[in-house]
Amino acid sequence: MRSVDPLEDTSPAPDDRTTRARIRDSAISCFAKHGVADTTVRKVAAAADVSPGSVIHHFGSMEGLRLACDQQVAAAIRDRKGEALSSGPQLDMLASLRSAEYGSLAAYLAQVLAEDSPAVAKLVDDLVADAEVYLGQGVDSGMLRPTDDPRGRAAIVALWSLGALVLHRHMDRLLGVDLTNPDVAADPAFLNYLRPAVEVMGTGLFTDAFAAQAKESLDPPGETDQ
Amino acid sequence: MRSVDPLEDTSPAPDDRTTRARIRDSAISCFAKHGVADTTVRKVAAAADVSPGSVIHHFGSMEGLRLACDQQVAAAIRDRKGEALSSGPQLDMLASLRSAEYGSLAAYLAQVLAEDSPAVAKLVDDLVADAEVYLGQGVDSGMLRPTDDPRGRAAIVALWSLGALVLHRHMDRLLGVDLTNPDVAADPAFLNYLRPAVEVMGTGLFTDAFAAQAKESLDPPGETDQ
DNA sequence: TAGGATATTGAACATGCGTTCAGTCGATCC
DNA sequence: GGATCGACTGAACGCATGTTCAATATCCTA
Repeated sequence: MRSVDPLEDTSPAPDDRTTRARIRDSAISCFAKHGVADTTVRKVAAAADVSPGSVIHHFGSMEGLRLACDQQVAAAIRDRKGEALSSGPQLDMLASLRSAEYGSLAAYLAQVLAEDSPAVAKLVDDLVADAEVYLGQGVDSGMLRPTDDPRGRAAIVALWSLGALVLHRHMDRLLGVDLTNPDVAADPAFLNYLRPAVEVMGTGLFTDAFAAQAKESLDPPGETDQ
Repeated sequence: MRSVDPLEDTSPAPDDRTTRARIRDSAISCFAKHGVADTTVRKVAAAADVSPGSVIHHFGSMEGLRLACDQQVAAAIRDRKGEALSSGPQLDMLASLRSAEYGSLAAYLAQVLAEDSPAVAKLVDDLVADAEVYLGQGVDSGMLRPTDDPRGRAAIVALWSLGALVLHRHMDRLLGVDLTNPDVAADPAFLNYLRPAVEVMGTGLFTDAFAAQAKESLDPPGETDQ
């Protein structure tokens, strides 16, 4: 496995990837940097040092290239799934997406998560399913509170975190935290995000009285056996 | 004020908006429906029943049109600010964005919130500032817990909610809740979102012991006067 | 080594985009 | 009535896009 973003690799080691892999990895970086709409076949070709025709030859179309990138990113995340599951709940819920293999992984996700794409939909579904498992492990180990709705909770927590990633520009501007930066965990400013997030995750936002009132308004007594 | 989305207005009442306003409102609906990249001047012109040249005549460029739409949406939200501030904290944090004026408002935001646009940045900054105020009111009224970092908390809560809106497709697929639907509050499935959200906001996710441990790992004793 | 298969190229194509522009029309003013 | 202005049109323009394609290069196998 390469330890830096392929596009930023300046080492003299020969590139042992196939042209196809090189193109695909360059495309991931381009999509991450320019966004989906502004990434053209010519930009990808230039980044991979091939011709536009070669890009189309390998992937059939830009659409095919996008699909291949989605699938590659999903595979990279899947490869780290065991690691996430074995490390249990973390304060930084996006940690497992800061892959050492693709420095652009988080930035790529930030660009594609809101796209209407079956591959991305599957990726998110898998991430939520994984979250449900490791949140369950957290309950078993006494770190997390039990819930009547493990799946709903996992979906909410995962989509909040992923949504924050998609809105990384605003997070950066407001709290000085760049969630697409693979090394954000080493940035002291990261605490600006972690502290309030952990506060909400730790004690909630509502007072006990208001929380009880809110819960009752959603599930009035006598209707608890739905 | 019109009470339905302009594009969906089938009443025979004469349209008293200027052509400029009609075009702008049609554009908001187009951006909401097709996204920013796939909304062309010809689509907007067709929706507004004018020529493409007329669109450009009024707004100078597609970029000018986008800016006008951002500003109009921001104004519509600003108009509802007093209402949000006077109603205090709500279980549904996106309620103030379900404008009766624009059925497409939430869907428009879902499309543009991740765009790199100064107008959108300002809009989000304003929303966070508003959130800080009404969360503060919630603390004063005893509904919400006090915090050492009102601004950080407001940013997190707002960006989580807005992020969930941006990822509305996944939310819909996973929990059957369409957050861009202006009438989602009347949909029984909305509880699928509210229950886990209120649970996390109510009691948090972490157990008391883990929350204390987590807080201490972020702010070790002896370093509390930062 | 020859031949077939595959990879790659750079030019060209077809299409659609945002924008420009000359002309028309209606309203207003002198 | 004529001049001016603003609104609007539809055709055309200049440009960029994704894709196609014929020619060439490279690789692999018998």
